[in-house]
Amino acid sequence: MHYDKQEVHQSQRILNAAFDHISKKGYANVSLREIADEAGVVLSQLNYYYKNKEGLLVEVIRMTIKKYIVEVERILMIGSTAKEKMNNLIRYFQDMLRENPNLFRLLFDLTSMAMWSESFRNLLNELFDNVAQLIEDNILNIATPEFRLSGYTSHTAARMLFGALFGTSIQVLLNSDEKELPEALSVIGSMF
Amino acid sequence: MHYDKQEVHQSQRILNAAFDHISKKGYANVSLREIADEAGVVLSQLNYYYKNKEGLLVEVIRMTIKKYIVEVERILMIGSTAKEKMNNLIRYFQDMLRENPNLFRLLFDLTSMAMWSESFRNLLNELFDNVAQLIEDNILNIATPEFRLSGYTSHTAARMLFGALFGTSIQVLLNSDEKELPEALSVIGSMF
DNA sequence: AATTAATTCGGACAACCGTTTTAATTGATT
DNA sequence: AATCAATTAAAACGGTTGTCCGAATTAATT
Repeated sequence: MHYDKQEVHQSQRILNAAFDHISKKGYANVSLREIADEAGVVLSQLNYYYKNKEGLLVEVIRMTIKKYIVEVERILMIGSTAKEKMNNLIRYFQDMLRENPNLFRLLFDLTSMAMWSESFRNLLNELFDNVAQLIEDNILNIATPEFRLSGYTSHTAARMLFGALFGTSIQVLLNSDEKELPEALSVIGSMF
Repeated sequence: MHYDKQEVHQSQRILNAAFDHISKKGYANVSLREIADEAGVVLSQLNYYYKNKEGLLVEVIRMTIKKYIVEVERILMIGSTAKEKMNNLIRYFQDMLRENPNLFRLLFDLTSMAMWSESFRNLLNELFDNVAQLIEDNILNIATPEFRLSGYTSHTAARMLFGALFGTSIQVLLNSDEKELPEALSVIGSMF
């Protein structure tokens, strides 16, 4: 393929525009026409490259999830003790919520769609499984035995820890008035 | 007003039908016509009583939130120690997730809409504030001082505890395969 | 009983949506 | 240079949606 124009390929421009708009306004509130306009592309091209609106969203989500998991993996490589790693993860969440909340918005939006659509549910469960597994392997399995949140498997405990991160982040994202709310995430670290 | 028919008032039938359908299929996936049909009412009546689709949803949510908060209040009156009350709250979440998940679905759906609409955001923040406050007053403020999740205000800690309940519940709701996932909620109790 | 107000009903409208179709253009292959 | 496939473009289609309006019916008030 020649690259006569130094521009990005149309399919990629569409993907980027879709991410921008969806993470800013929500999947249900964005039309394919808006995305096409922002991408500088004719409407029918969206169907040409991604068949469906759902197909487009799936691709956006795949891309986002991949980026997200890689970043979490990178974060969890830093530090040595369980407490250290947990605090790094918490700080990563706090930073993202402040500087790049759109990524979180997209994931939360996906969460609500997963409630009503099985294909989205599978996609999201895969993400949840992965992140929880990362927490289990990199944090809980190196924690001192006397910690281990008494009596529960590290698998189950990891689910709860991720849930705490997730549920607290939602509150931070939705309530921009309470300036000290991001501190609630730090409380998770005091479990260790 | 005479009550010629022993039936419920139309406005109430609409509200009930709206709750049923929205909590089953999601707000964005439900049309006013479906709700009108299930309520046994003509379409235009929805606008007559609730003006907008948004107005109808707001009323459904107000009703739901009220019921929800009253129940949480009732739960937190049982038991004496902080640990006991926390475990009761956890068990309440587990029971609801198993037997009446539609209530949770509606709240999660509202959460995603709150991301993109300010009026919904205010509604939801009010709920979050209330529940977190209940946790703070009824659990954290009677916990032994040496607990208190070192160094943080009970207000902040309550936010995190609610976040843990919320975030873990979402996982339970979305992943019906892992039968032991509801156990992850119990892990929260082991903090006390 | 007559008048007024509140409710119920049926239908229509205008706008928007995702998708499809068909044609024009460009690139690659022989 | 000719042929074929891939891409880009433009327009239209069918369907659904929330909202609105005017008339019919019922209830309340005088």
